[in-house]
Amino acid sequence: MAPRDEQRERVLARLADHLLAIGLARSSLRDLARAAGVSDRMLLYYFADKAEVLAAACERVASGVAGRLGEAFPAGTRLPMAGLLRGAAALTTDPAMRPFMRLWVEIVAAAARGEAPFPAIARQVLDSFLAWVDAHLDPQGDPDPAALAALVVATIDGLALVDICRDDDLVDRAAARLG
Amino acid sequence: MAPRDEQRERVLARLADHLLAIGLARSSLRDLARAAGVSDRMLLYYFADKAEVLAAACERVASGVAGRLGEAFPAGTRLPMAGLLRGAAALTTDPAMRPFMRLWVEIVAAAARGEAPFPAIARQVLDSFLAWVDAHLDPQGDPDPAALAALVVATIDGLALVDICRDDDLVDRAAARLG
DNA sequence: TTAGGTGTGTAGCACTTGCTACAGGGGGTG
DNA sequence: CACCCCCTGTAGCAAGTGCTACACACCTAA
Repeated sequence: MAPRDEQRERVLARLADHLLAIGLARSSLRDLARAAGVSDRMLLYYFADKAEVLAAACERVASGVAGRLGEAFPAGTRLPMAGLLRGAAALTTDPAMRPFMRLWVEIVAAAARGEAPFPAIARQVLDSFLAWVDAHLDPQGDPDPAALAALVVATIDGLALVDICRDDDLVDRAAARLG
Repeated sequence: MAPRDEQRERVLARLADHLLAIGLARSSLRDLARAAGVSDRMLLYYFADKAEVLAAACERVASGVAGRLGEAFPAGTRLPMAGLLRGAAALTTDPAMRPFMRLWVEIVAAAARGEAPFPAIARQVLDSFLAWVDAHLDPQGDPDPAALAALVVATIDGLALVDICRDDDLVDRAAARLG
């Protein structure tokens, strides 16, 4: 790997942490550069522009989460919808996942207003969620497993959204009613 | 009403339309002023600062949507969860509601990073949703109707979130599997 | 008539934003 | 040695940000 790419990799790990902690909107190029331990001038040497920085960092965050999801649920086993919902809800309402869910909502919000490159990023992250659910969901004869998976993902994301607005235990009680 | 408050009212209606069309992040004070047909100097005469402008405009948007929800479902009738989910999903995936759902996600994203005054706004809008669902939901003996309502709201919001990321009919197919 | 409060336009300040021009260090190759 | 290209720091630009100082017209009350 070229040294430039090595530095990109090193920087990306730090950027991912920073995005999870701070979020998209509060991250200027100078902030990102400071978090990555380089100058803003250098960030724009490793990446073409700010959009590419954010895209790469978001991708990095998403692949980290995908990896954690993969570990949490053993491959090959399939659950019916109710069970998968409960399991996934337990994962995503875990405090450790909260920074990611916040970032995820922010990505979707940016995608909603068409701000490049977020529509593509949001689509990609969502599809990776859908694929994960699809691989662990026993559709039990449903003729449209993809739609069923979408419903699971929507429910999980919706719980995360409500969780952002309320700091009491309402979401936990709602999750207990799944299935 | 003082003339200053009259002007505030006139301006708010235009600001609400602008927010629905453009969104929060792309709205600078000068943009908002232009949309309202006044100077930025005057906006800060009617309102204390930008946060108050946005708070008032968001509140206006939300009360408009609350009104539409109230019209769509007759007061006094209660549906079991499955039926209410289907009805609410039909409402919120309606193209006419899409601008609001996008703005809603943006509000939650701002709330997620703690940016005043959005945590309070998000909480307030969510609670009005919860109250609406609570008033139309037949809990059928569930010991925690509020949690059930939260699950309904979460599912609806989650579908809207997925809808932002995909432009195909996946969400419609998922909504068809509700209940 | 004068004093004072109300409403409004002009101009601009201090700051942040993404991005770039320029110069120079440092190491490999002829 | 000389050359050149990869890397990196300094400085700064043009645009946009929220917000404010100031002046001025207008109306009302003493």
